Amino acid sequence: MVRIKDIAIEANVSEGTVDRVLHNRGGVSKKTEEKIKKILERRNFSINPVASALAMKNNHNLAVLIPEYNKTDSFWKLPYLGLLKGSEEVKNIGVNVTYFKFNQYSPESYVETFNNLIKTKPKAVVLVPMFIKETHLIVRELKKTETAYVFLNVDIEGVEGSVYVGQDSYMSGYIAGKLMKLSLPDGSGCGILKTSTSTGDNQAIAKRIQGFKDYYEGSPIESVLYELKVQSFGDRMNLASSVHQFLEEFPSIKGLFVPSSRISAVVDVLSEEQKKYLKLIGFDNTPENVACLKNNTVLFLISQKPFDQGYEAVRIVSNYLVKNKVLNDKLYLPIDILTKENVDYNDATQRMFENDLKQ
Amino acid sequence: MVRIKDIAIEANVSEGTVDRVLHNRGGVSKKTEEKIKKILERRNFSINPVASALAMKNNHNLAVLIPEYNKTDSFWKLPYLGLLKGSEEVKNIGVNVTYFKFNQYSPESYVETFNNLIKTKPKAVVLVPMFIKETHLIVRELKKTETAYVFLNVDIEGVEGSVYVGQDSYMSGYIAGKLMKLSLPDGSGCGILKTSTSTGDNQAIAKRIQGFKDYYEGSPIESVLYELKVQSFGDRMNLASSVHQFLEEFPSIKGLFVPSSRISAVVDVLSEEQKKYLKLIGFDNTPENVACLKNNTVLFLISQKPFDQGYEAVRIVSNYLVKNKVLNDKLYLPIDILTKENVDYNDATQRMFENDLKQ
DNA sequence: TATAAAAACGTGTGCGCACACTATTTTTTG
DNA sequence: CAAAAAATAGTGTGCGCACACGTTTTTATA
Repeated sequence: MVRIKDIAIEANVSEGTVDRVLHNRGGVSKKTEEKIKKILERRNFSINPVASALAMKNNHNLAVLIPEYNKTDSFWKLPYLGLLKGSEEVKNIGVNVTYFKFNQYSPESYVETFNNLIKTKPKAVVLVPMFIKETHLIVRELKKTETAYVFLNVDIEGVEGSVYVGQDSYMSGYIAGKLMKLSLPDGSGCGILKTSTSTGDNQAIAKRIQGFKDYYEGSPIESVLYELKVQSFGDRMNLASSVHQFLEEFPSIKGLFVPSSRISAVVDVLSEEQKKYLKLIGFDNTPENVACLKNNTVLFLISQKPFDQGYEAVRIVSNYLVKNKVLNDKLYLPIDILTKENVDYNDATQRMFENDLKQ
Repeated sequence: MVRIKDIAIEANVSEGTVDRVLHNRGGVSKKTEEKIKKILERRNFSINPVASALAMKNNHNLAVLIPEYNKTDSFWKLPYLGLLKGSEEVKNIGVNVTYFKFNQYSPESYVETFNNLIKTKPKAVVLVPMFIKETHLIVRELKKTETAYVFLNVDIEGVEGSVYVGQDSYMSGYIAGKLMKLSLPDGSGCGILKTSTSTGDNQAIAKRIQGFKDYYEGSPIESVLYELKVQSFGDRMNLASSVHQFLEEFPSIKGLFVPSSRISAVVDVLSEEQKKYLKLIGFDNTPENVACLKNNTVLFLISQKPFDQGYEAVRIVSNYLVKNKVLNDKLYLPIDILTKENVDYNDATQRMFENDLKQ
């Protein structure tokens, strides 16, 4: 391992001079600069990143604003775990991550938590922009304080210069459409189950439906789509009667598309007979949904890779802080197609990390 | 950031004592040990890996033994890029990676390159065990010198205590079977195209075929599989005549499964008519194959995630060297289902890295 | 030529930790 | 109870680099 010191000795100068050359600090005569550069080249020198990181006392602080999770509503657990894993890694390069959690149903909680966050004067922020109006206020504040920020999982349109890490919702719906059409015999009908109330201002579900429909319309083979608007996936009785009535009314339906993460609730109200002949496609690798994959009631799940979203978000922001790598405006994560057979492999990373945590 | 010094001050002891507790060096009284441990816990202390790496003068050297690649046969480029990306990251924790490339068609080259490698006395080795017999010799040498090792991409059975990073070939074939059956009308036939000469002693392709067949046999709906053994995917004329004869002989065939990475060669010899009615499923996201996905001639590709394989291999070995994390025996990477629509998203990481390299 | 100003270069300290070495306290033994 | 031995605790140095500051050399100015 060649050190700065070695270069300095060979060039008959001090370490400081080599340092100045390495960092283009100026104050070195043309002649010695050339001499040093040649030696650097010849000895194939590269800065020891470990020592460099230590000396620079990199203490970038990064704040995360994310919905809290609990047993009944565990969606935000996986992004959180991914963020944690990312945080652990970027410690190596001197980045410190702090978490601020808000109630995903309350805009007030969102804003209040952000106010607490901004008091800590972070260098950058990763946030889930659940509410459009409030997010515009927040972004204004972030710009004023020149704090870098990245949207996680939820994208808000019309925010200039914003960076997004998450899924391309439209395309994921489009792919769901392709898989559905592939799985159904020609001429079959297909139902789309949506809910009237959707959390926050998130428009992901609408985009998925749009993608799904667009694939169907663009496809050469004729087939019909039917839509059912259910009140809530939480109300089991109500859901059951709606779905059964829907399926009776349109007996050509051989497939159901559930563009939210609640397809397991739908499975829950189907008869054994219906589970057999219906092809089901849904979203998100929640434990309940994965169970449905495994018992063959659900054919495909499209995964948002929530764990990876958190992980990548922390990493790209850290690389921006530490290495000045540019923040691209969109980082679309892979659109994972999950089946009974591959789901365990595709979840392996996050499972390994969870196991590590327990120890 | 809590430092050892902070802990020492709070516990009213010296840094040396805290150090002894942290590393179980002994020589600390029960009482102070308990006191310090409590404080460590409460302050949520963790060793600063950067400073630690520097102080330990961590110069773990890691050697990689991998086939070389060129324009015509670029498969090994992606694992290599993944290894490079991993190498860059683990620099931060004091791991130095060196590459040794061999000719994938020559066992002699394999062994000779290894001999050069082992002279550098690496602490651990990542290798692609292309040849069974030679690998046994290599493993014996590695065990003798107590060098940790990890198999990349290719798994050799019957090597005790070996660690593998790659795909579960059987399951990937199984999933291909599922997708194929889903895509074909009931009662259609399906062809499997294999080659008689396969590189090295790699049995991945055989396992994929086995998985594919097993799905077909386990599936309730009746359908027939036909196999065609072609001489070589490189010989275009020969391939063309074999395939055409095959398809004429078995007109019920509506789908082709190509368990190697050369499905683009098959597309190349099909007529426009055949491209229309045949459903094609193959392996690996080579540029040629991806092009076939995009022009709708290939329906699905199963990706081995070669880039990720390299990346993960370097990381797990480094974590073993630096943090003493155990090496699990198998690290099966996600089985990615690629379609025209999602392929760009799923390749994004490696593309980003390639762009970074060019700058 | 003397002197100030600017350019070029050298020196020293600290980042947080690992580890060897030295100093102190406690326990054992005759 | 004193001396020796053992257990426990403190101190100091260096890892390779970044950066502030001090020193010497060169160039510009009167």
